Amino acid sequence: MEGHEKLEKARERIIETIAQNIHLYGLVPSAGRQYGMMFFQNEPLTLDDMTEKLGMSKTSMSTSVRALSDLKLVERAWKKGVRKDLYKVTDDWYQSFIDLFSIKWRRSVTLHLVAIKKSLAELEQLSIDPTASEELQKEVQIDIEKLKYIKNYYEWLERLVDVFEDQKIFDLVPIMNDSESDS
Amino acid sequence: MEGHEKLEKARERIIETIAQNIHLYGLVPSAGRQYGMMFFQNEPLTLDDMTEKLGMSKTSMSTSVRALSDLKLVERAWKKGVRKDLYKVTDDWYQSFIDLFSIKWRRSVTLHLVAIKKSLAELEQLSIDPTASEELQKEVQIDIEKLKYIKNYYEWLERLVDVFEDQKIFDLVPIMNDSESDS
DNA sequence: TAGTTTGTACGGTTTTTACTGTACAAACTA
DNA sequence: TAGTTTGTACAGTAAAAACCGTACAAACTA
Repeated sequence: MEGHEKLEKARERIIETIAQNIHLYGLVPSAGRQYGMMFFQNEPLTLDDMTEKLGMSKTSMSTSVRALSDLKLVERAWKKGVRKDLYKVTDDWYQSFIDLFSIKWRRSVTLHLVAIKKSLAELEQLSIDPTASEELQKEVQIDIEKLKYIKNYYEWLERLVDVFEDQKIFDLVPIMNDSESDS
Repeated sequence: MEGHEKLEKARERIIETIAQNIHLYGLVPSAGRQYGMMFFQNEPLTLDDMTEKLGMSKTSMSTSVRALSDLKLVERAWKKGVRKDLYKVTDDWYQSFIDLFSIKWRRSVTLHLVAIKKSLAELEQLSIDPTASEELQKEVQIDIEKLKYIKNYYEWLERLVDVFEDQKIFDLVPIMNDSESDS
């Protein structure tokens, strides 16, 4: 096998692995392939570049690069003399992981807490309603306890997201670089 | 509005929120609805119970309850005299979150590390190949650096998963229960 | 043993999602 | 200003996933 082929194969393996795991970011394999391809390019790419490299329509490139941008996996880049939009992969992968939490999980936490507080208020109202039957009262009380539990849980999750966002997670799990024993 | 209706509505809100956010677990809304419904049941349920409550086929219940089980969001339960399989939601939500990492993210980390090590070995081989052109050598060297970087990243992620799995995360982000000022 | 009950594999259908091509608005160029 | 270029909205199509009903194997019952 020729040298360039070997290089290509080594890259392909990584790209395909990314494609098969990108669902953890809520993205589809083709977006992962796009990301992986960009990762190995040393220059920012235009939508037309991507179309050419991946053999997909420009429209698709546009929508998926937007999805990648929303998760801050790729970002806009500039190069003098180029009028087209340029994109490159965000080079801090630790930050990308954190951004996933900041964006997707915090949103989820917020939605849940809103719903829980609303339902909790309604049930607490109901629990002091004298027209409610004894049996209903009991059910309501059980649900209130359940909602209190998951409220605590989501507040914990919120604090967890905070810990990622303000980088405190690196105190507990520090970044360690290989001791590069280069000659 | 009648009491039972109010209770139902308060539950419905929570269930729907879960359904809309369960994609973070790689599951579809209907599985989330199933989970949410089970959450408010105080008894374990059979597949037939679920079919009735959700108006979906037993086959669907079977497959989605398996998906929920795989993520340890629900677990088997036993009740004397009941021959059918019984399921209930895992009541430790913190543990469920941790299990998500243990199962989905660790798997992803492992797959990535395998691929990276393989490609890295190939590229290192290639980098000492005397038949390779100067230009290729340079490209290979760049890729090696990139792979080393993401190798470090996935090793960090692996340690992060460890920290969740062995509960050390609770040192950094402790569980706090509301001071329950019950009379 | 024969007769039930229960869960799931499998094939087919419906629904959803990914992707494409066209058409156009906005931003550049001359 | 008119003429390009570039990104994306939108509608239609292709592909994938969710869901259902049937059929059957495994486990239980009598």
